[in-house]
Amino acid sequence: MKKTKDILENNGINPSYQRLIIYKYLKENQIHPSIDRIYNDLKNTNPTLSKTTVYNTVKLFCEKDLLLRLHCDDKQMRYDINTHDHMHFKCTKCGKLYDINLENNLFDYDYIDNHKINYVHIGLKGICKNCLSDKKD
Amino acid sequence: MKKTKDILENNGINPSYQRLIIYKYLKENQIHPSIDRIYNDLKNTNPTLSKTTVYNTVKLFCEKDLLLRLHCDDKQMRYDINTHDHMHFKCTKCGKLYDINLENNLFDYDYIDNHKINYVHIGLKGICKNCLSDKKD
DNA sequence: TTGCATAACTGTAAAAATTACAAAAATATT
DNA sequence: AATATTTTTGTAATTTTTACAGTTATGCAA
Repeated sequence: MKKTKDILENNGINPSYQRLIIYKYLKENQIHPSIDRIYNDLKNTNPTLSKTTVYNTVKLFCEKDLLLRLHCDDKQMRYDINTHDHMHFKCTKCGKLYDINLENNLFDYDYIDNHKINYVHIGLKGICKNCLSDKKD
Repeated sequence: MKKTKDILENNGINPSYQRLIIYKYLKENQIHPSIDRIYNDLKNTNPTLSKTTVYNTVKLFCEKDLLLRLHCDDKQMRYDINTHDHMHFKCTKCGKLYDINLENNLFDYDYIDNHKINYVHIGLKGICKNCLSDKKD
């Protein structure tokens, strides 16, 4: 288990107290949280934390490729610390967001139409298994 | 060539003047425009058009599946009238958004992990061919 | 045609998310 | 210890989107 401090330092990030607790929160709560969610969950134990710091820190993590920006269909941006290849499934009924593993390398193109491909995101939408089993309508 | 009026009516939309010009604009300008772009381009010829009407109309088209909401990495939502299966490629250098055709049916799963799949979006990022050929740095 | 009911449009105001910024606090350096 | 640099904080400003209420347009019956 790598130390959070080392992870940040290896990625060129000065491991301040706020950066450490935010990174740890993201690792321990892989729920694709929004800024607001991160802020509200952390301010209980860290009353002096500022929402601007959360914005700044999350932006920094994204720039260093430690964190991924996730567009749900919500208004708020959400963030994903899971760095393994995976897809996202959003239930259009209950709104829950699921991680789906990418077994086979569906996408290992280096180039498509002469564009260099660096990153692929696959987003799925539909009705999740829980909503399907609720045969209430 | 189908008449815009018929397309709207066939989808249960009352073809008002504003809805017609907005639909025609989207068909003739497949540039994934934002609300702002649509509004600004149309208000030249339609000075009384309200931005709220653009919001309302675009929302209606999306609900009727005539139009797709597209999350770029910009702040503004963008909209896509191209209803054929295709992917999107965003150049992280110049910011341009390209349509990429989906030749093979990469994704024809009905269910994954017992979730019913209704819609798939594949988003690619990288450096586009134009930026690649600009060997200026 | 006239009057009435419904639908659509408009513009302003409000809400929500994000960014800018400057002062304060913490940390590092000389 | 004094100074310089980095980080954090809180407020204000900006931006996008939504709510809403009044106005205008449209459809329909008498």
